[in-house]
Amino acid sequence: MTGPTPRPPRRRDSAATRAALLDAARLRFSRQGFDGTGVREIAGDAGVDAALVFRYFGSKEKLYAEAVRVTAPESAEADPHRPLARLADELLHDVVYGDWRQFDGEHPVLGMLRSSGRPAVRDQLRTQLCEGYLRDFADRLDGEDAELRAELMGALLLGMGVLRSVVGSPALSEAPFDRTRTLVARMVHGLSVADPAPAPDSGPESGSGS
Amino acid sequence: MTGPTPRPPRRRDSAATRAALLDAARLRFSRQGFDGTGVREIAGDAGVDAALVFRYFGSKEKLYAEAVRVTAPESAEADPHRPLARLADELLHDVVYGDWRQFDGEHPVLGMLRSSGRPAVRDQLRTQLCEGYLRDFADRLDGEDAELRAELMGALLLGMGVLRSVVGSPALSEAPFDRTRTLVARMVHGLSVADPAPAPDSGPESGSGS
DNA sequence: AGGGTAAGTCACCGAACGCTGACCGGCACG
DNA sequence: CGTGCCGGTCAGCGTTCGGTGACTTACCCT
Repeated sequence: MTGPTPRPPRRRDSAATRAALLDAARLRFSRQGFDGTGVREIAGDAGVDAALVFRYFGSKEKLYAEAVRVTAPESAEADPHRPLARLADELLHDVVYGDWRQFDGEHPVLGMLRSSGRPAVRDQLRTQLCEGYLRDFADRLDGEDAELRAELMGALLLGMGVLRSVVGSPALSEAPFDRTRTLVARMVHGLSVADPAPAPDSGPESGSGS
Repeated sequence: MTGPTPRPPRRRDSAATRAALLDAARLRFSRQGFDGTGVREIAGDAGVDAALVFRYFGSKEKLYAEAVRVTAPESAEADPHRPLARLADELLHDVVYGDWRQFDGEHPVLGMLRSSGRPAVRDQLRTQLCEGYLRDFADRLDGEDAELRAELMGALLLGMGVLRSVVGSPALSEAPFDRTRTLVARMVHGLSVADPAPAPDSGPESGSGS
């Protein structure tokens, strides 16, 4: 239970060692957050001495930044003309229900939430989310509220990820994917149509924070 | 910049000191997470010695558990018969856009995300979310997917909170409340109606995680 | 006024933290 | 065969951590 790899006595290979450190860091940082993870722990998982972390990455912070940097949202850019509903469906499949075993089973953004007390992590998180995902959403919508609607769709997917992997809420964790998919499509549909549902009658007094 | 209170030499009063420690702990734990906050820091904010933390609360963990425990979701239980759209609207106003100055401006659940690497925090988080909020949603819905739909609505609100306060995404942070409210109502509406939008045509191959 | 008690402080423990520089040893090359 | 280099280890720096127990001090009651 101490390390993920049963440690074959690896040959001398700086590239492989660097990669092993990154793999271990991804798992640990995702699971336990930045502050909850020590460099000795990561190095132990990788089967090397902790000093190598500083030789290869300079500092714990730089190791973190490199470990959680996500490659690219290679989806969402193939065909710039497919409808929003289709985009949401693909992202649901690839992002929320994707294979993120490298990051302990959840999208790295969810792991970053666990370290979002650090300003540097918040910046990286905002950049990856806004420029990596939300902008593609907004480009695909028209109307003056395009960005707001894009962020609402992102909020739904993000919240689903949190409920599923962090909270482990029962229904979302166990429901068949196709059923969830249909319901998500219905919600996203509400962002596309013109005016299906007016504002709820006489809600809480609007426009004032208590 | 060291402490929030300019420290009038408070009189000896165990109840007031306990409360001051709890207030400081709420702010610090919400902002920086459990691991990113030291007991000396909290005690310094409250203007007392760190040893009092252990006298009054026993351990840092117990202080945390008591600090982030939310009183009660006193909304969502007044009238058990109002429709889902109305409930969602109220929660949007009270939870996402509520006054959580005590917790550094965000619902305590969002702060708990920042410490969700600790199993104890995850448990508390799951309990508060599932039993405090999601169950009320599900009770108000009918159909076999009541719980799943309830969690999807919760996911939307939760994701909005994350985007707004953690990520600070531009549109959600600045959009007028009434506009956001209308769009959320549309999305939630999709969870109530019978069959407005079928599943998107030929999405990614369903039922298989790669 | 005097004493008991509780509120608060102080000094300190062992462990873990991020990080550094000196050192060691296997491998490739002349 | 010798030697330089580089991947890796080791010991340890200074600091901070959560937590403990003895001590001091202010307040209340008689």
